[in-house]
Amino acid sequence: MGINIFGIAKEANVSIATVSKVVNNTGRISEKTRKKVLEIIEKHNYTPNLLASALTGKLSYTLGLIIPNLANPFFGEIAKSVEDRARELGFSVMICSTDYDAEREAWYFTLLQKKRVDGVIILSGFEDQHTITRNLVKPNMPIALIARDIPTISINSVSIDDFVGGYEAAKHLLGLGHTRIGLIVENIRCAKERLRGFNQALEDQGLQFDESLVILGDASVQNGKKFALQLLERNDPPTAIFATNDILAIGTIQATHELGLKVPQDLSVIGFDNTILATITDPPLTTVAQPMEQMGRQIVDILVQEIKGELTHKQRIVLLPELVVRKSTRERE
Amino acid sequence: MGINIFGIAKEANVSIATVSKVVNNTGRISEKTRKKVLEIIEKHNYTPNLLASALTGKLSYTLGLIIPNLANPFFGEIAKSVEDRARELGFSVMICSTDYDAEREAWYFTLLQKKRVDGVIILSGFEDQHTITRNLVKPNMPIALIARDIPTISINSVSIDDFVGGYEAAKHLLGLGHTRIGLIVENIRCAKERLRGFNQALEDQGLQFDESLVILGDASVQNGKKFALQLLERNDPPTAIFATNDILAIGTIQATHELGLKVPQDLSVIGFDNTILATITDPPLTTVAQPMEQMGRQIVDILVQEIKGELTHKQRIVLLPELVVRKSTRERE
DNA sequence: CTGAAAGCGCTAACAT
DNA sequence: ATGTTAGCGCTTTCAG
Repeated sequence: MGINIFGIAKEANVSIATVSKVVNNTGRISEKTRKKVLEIIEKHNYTPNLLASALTGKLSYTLGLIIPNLANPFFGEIAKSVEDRARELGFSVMICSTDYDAEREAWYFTLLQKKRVDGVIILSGFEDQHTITRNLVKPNMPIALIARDIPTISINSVSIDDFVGGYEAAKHLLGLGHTRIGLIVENIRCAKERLRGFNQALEDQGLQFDESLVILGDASVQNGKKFALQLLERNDPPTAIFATNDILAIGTIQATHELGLKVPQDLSVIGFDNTILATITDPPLTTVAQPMEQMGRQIVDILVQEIKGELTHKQRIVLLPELVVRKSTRERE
Repeated sequence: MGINIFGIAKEANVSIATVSKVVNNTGRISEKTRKKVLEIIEKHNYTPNLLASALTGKLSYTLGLIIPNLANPFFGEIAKSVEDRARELGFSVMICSTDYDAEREAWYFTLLQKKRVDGVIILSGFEDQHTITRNLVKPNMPIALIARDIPTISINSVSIDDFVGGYEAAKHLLGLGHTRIGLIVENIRCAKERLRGFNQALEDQGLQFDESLVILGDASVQNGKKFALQLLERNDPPTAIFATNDILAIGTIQATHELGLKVPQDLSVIGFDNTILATITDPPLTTVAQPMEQMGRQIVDILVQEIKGELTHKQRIVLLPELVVRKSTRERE
């Protein structure tokens, strides 16, 4: 194919070491030869082979991002902020969609390993932390978790306090006078944390937690709708529903449409994440916001520090979620 | 760090050539030595260095994806389908967000070049086709365009017929009796194509195109709202608005909320793309659908064929968009 | 069926 | 200030 460092060196009448130095701005090179080399490089449109460079022990300057599904706006926003910050720091990001499939995750772990990425950022459900330990921690690959956490292993992470998020959601609803509250809970660890926080708030009010009011399942608008329908068609339907993410909450709103109910008059709905979706539903969705942008930036910063050996201690950063009140919740009538 | 092919070879009492062969399933190896090598590999958790492999002339098995912004659901869905298909074919994808910034695009083009990706998929605005010609076409990098097209150069692409899409949108609105129609047009080539198609439909009905009813700008909900407000606060507001993507259309709907107007009673709104957003607004958005999933799959197929030298001719695939009628449009009153 | 050896394109001492 | 050279880890003829 194209010309390589040798070709450039020959044509410029210098050694490849010299060319390497001008390309990388290292060592001392006279202005004159630098100029000449640059000229030849320009002329041939020479692009240094970063693979070869990485092979000699330098970084590959690429990060892996393990993420369930880019078509979900929450993950899309996370991915965007990760990519943004990575680019600022000179790293590319390889995206790896997993759909929470543990097998696929494992596969990607070893692939990233083979491609010698400098580090990997993981957003997963973590039912099974064995695969990450085995495939990444053991081979000493720098890793960092985003928006999720595994409390039991020592690992960099930035996430939110899901417990508090759930607690806030409950507090809001309770404050509005709701006591029968339905729960639609995604089937992943962090959502269950939100559920726990929620229950704590109930308990703090001396209220009984009604197990029959919680439904677990995968996140999709469809499921949200289906589950909400189940909840609302009971004889004793809840007056409010807390869904552990916006997608599910939107399904819930759609269920009310189908039943001819009005949100928030007939049912209060609260979501989680504060994706763009929350702003465009009608009514706009009250939700618990995750600082996606910030999480993305921070995790990249941490990971890159770790990669460069500038991180003395592993960090676990826990941000606080924030209730965003819009129009989908109101006082119980 | 970890062990390499040499270490494995030594421990297995074979040559590195043999190890290479068992790893890649090439050449002929006795079942016995294969087993032994595999054992050692397993024992040390050896992961072949794909960078080194790529250096010897093999593919790097990674594709670049140039895309404006993953936080936009349209691009998120495209990215998802690209990644899906790429994975199926054994390729990873490196994502490169550009925000339509030509400089950033150019920067990424050369970066991908340096990283020796096997090919790149581009989704861009293409005001300036010079940068792609110079940075990719010239160095002979396999490329393919998705959802966009540059009619003037020979290049692989799968996109939709934007002209037809615009035409369909207009036809729908005209069929409902609307004649004063506002246009909110994103400031990129393909959106202008949609506008052209739109105008053609007007013309075919013998209607006059009113230049003052079209507003150009960047795509964001905010802008959509702002532009719609401009349109609706005129003395002679339109009875329908066509926005060249769902985001803009949603902004339009929000503008009607602000003005106390009802969609579709007071204003018909039609979007473009058919992202998830269109299904969750209230009312659900009538829109022109792009087959995002299919475009993603097909472009990857084509690009990979090209990479493997199996493509005899460049292909330009044009899919037809499809009107999806929901509740945001109705007969003019 | 297996191994020796010549690269692939670049970096980083170590000379000069 | 510049050049020499020994790798980096792997693939691939070509012999044996």
